[in-house]
Amino acid sequence: MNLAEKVYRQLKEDIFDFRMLPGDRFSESEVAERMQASRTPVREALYRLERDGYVQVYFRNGWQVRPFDFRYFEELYDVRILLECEVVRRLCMESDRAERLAGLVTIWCCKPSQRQVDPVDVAFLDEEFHFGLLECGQNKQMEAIHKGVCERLRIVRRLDFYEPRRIQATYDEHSSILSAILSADSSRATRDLTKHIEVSRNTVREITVHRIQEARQRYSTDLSRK
Amino acid sequence: MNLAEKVYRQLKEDIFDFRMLPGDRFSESEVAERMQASRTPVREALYRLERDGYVQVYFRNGWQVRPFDFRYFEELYDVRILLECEVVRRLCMESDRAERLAGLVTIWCCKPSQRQVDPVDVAFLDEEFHFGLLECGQNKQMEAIHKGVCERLRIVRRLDFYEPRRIQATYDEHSSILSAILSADSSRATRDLTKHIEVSRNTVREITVHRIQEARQRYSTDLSRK
DNA sequence: GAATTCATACTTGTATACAAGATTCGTAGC
DNA sequence: GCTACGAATCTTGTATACAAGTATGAATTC
Repeated sequence: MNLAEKVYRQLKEDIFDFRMLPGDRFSESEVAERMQASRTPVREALYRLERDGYVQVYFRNGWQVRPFDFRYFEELYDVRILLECEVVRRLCMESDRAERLAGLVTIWCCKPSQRQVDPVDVAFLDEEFHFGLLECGQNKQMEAIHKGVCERLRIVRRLDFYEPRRIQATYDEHSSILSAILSADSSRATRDLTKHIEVSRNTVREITVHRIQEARQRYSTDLSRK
Repeated sequence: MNLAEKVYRQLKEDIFDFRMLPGDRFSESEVAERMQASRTPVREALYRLERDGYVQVYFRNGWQVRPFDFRYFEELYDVRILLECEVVRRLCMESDRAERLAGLVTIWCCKPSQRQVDPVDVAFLDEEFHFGLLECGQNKQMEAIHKGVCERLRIVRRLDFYEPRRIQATYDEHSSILSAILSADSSRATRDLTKHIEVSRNTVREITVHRIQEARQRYSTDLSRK
């Protein structure tokens, strides 16, 4: 793997785990020293992150971790709803939808109580479900855009805390959506799916500094100790 | 403006004007020499173009202008249809849609014969119309994604040749869509809009090497003469 | 004490040198 | 004639040096 690629992943992890906080300013040489690399691969990584929407560059004046913006996240959630509902609508019209959905069904339509799931893994598993939906569609570009949108939203999902009740609900909702698609009930499927995503969308307004600090401690140690 | 930015724009122009043809292989130093710059800004520009979907890098083995792929373009057109129809649906539900659409109406709802339009500018003008629609929506992220999709499609639009008949049709279709939105006729607006975009979508299958060579001559001189 | 100016340190932007890997083409061996 | 090998050449990947612009803070002036 490239050094630039490594730096890119590490930086993203640092941002996701809130070792680098929204609003933090930093310089290329600072990162380079921490990563034991030169500025060249660091710059490459940073420009990728900028296009991903995670950092901003100021002309000859350093970088900043993109500050949180409710509206930004809400708009992205709306795009997610739009894309996923479109795929669901199309699936409802396809005759081979049962085969295409087979993988998702085996994961989500069993009794939830039979599965042991760590609360911290739920966000990851849930994401897999929605990626899976897009994979069942037949539009690679739509899939790529959806992936990009989810990627940008991942940082807010790191703030979610999943209670057992919510785990159960996630399973229920996913299997309900799948069964609606299987019975070609397009309107029920899209309605349930929209509601399901809106649960996450509504958490965006609840972001607080305290919440971020909490997540920071949950996920990792301090940057200086690393 | 950055040198990297300049190189980026110039390269994109070279690709759009078919001075660099789909499938062409090239190296960083080759571009650097042509642009009178060092490899550093060239690399930055190339990596941006790669993320835009215009070029591909091969590990320590040069670059390539992304070859044409029908399916790729068709899928992007479908995303465009989805996004634009969504905005239109929302507009139909907004009470202040008349004010928001005012700008577009003044451009497109006058008698087409009163306007003199160069056939080569039609693709540009048409794009402006669709950007304008997204601006009327209230989702900046959706707008950005739409812009990115249109950007990727721009290269195929360079192959369109607009006959006068098509210019007239473009005006008719745009004004028809606008009037449908103004009368809150969501289904007519989305149906007309879909048809309108599908006209472009259908041209994708007609791309031939001959067509590309033709466009190349239409747009510009040879790279070596520059 | 407040405003201003200028030097200094710090930032990114760019050029260049070198390292590491891939390809290509000629040559030796059969 | 065909295959295998290897050196030369080309490619990108990375480190480093320098250029250009920005902010900061101390000294100066009022």
